[in-house]
Amino acid sequence: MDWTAEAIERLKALWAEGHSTAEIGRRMGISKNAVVGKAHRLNLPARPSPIRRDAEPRPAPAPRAPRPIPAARVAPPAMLRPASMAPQPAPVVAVAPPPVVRPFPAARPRLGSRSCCWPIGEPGTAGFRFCGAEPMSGKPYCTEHAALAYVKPRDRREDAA
DNA sequence: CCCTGATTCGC
DNA sequence: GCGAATCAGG
Repeated sequence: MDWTAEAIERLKALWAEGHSTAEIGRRMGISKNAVVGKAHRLNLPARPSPIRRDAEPRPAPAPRAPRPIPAARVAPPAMLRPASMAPQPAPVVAVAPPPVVRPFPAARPRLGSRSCCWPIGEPGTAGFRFCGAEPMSGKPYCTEHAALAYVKPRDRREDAA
């Protein structure tokens, strides 16, 4: 972010108008962290923060996990990487247990996971699965299947029973 | 889990 | 100085 005088003015203006940091970020095309960080440095009047940090100065618990190296997060998947680029086998701390193969591993998305649970195919037969697409917010089905799942009472008369 | 703002700290 | 990561509360 290039904090030109104009950008700073805009930030101050939006801040003064009481927009949330995320909203300001959206309007300015930057992250809310950039907004809050800059506002903080500019000593803009703090907003009512949902957090108290004064109370207990975090006794002991925060060992603050070392941040992962940035490059590690953007490294291409191993499948797409030439063997010659293969990273050194990092010291393995824990070995993942071998995957358990079940008849229908994907049949039941874990409760609490977010994927469309509209059934596809015949239950009990091979190939049966759930849709699994991104569900609508607050609904168990994707937009497509929510349209099928949620029928207005008015519209249900005709085909009911 | 979505949101919020605040702080830290590698860059 | 910057802002992602993190924290912490709703």
